Amino acid sequence: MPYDPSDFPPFAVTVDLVVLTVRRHALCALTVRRGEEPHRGEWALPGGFVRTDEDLASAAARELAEETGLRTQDSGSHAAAHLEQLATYGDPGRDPRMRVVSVAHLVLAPDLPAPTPGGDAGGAEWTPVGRLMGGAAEERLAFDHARILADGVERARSKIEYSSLAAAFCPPEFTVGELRRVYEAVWGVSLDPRNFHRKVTGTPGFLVPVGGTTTRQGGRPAQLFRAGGATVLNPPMLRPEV
Amino acid sequence: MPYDPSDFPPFAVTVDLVVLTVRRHALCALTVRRGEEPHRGEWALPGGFVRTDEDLASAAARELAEETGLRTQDSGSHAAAHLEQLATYGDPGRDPRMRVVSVAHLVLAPDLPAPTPGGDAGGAEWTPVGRLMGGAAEERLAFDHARILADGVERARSKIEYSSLAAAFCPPEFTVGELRRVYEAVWGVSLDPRNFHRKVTGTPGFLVPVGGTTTRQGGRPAQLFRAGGATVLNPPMLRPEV
DNA sequence: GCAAAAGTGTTGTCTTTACACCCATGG
DNA sequence: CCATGGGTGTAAAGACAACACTTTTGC
Repeated sequence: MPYDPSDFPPFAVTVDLVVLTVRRHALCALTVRRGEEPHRGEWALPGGFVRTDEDLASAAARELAEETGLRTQDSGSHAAAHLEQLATYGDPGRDPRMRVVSVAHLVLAPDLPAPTPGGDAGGAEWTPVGRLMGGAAEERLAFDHARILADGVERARSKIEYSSLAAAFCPPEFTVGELRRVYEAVWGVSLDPRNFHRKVTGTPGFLVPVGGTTTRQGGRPAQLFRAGGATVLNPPMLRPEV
Repeated sequence: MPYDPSDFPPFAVTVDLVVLTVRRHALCALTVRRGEEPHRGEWALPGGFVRTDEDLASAAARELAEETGLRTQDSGSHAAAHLEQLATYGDPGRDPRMRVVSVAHLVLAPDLPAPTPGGDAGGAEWTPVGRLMGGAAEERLAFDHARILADGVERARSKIEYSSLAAAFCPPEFTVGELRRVYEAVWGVSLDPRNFHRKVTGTPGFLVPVGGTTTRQGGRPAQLFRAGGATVLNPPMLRPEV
């Protein structure tokens, strides 16, 4: 069908962020209190409008930095957060004010030593995803953000099966046990520490020993590793049925 | 950052379609000749503007029907094509006319008995993806469509590993050998027919025997199956290295 | 009979699992 | 000493790859 390019229906385009981390053995998502209508006072995912001169990934990285201070590139001692596009949500009526298409992005971040996520958006908080997705109406997210969050969590859960992405939840240097606790928190299961150790250390390029040891978990000192170049885990880590 | 909702930068939103099928042992994509500038006369992916009152999946299904006649719901004797969102492309400058955000969708369709894909968009054709992605400048796609196609092909290749999606390339009733030839075409490998047979028939819920047999491939008659309810294949089908 | 494709059996190898067991530290 | 977590050994069960072999059709 021929069209007049000057006659296209105008849309607003936003980026929404599903920012996940593992804190105290629980998978948590970053949420903000909405300061205006609609849904004033409710929890929502951070996000904002895409500017005319930036691409989608840049808009997501900018919003992430503005609201949390997290970077997607290594900056000094901080590990880089992982950012990837998740999916796009564009139902008419998902925002009552206008036609909005939102390109959701998924961010996996290490637990911050200084955990205050509040950037300029005041009330940002880490909330365990079990509470947000569990059902208490109290903590339901605004707009279609519960759906977006669920899609992001499912993506994270399935992607750590066959990639080294779980390391994005860890500090730059981490132990095998810390990595295992990430898997346990994200999947909500217990894994055998012995078999897990063999699996991750036995996959070439997955973990690179960095030399030192640490005892920050108690017990016998554990070797420190950083993530290796291998991004694909084959055969994959098997997610237990239960 | 507070904003004035009436002051958002306007975008055009389109859907682009990566429509894949398997014809004569080759993975093929649907391409159309552009009838206008820019890139007039070059190959491109089918697509079009999202209307103000439809959601993204509906827009993709509408464009698909307009350009190919394919349906995403079963209609009589035709198998339904599979449609899913792929990714969103929004670099400034990807379309020189204006700021366009394109939500690409992936469609997996059976090889049509009446293969004329031409809907109202005249020049639609099936082209082997090897030719489109191989490199001959002759057959390069317009805009960033080569990138979108590559992403769609990679999604299809990886998704048939762990899901029953390969059946979307087959007619409603098919044999194990036909399903195997789909895997071989999509992955570009040869698979052992005996082990393949055991794998797919041994996974509960993956294939449902439908009773009859066919001899359309020559040789001993083969049992007919349709896709079972199981959408997840665990353990996955292993894609050979070579 | 012969070619072609479907389907079954078998065997060696690799992976996963479950669990016994030892190691190195803090308190 | 003991609790805590780190790490190695080992054997049974399962999955996969390779391939010999039988079955059922069309010609």
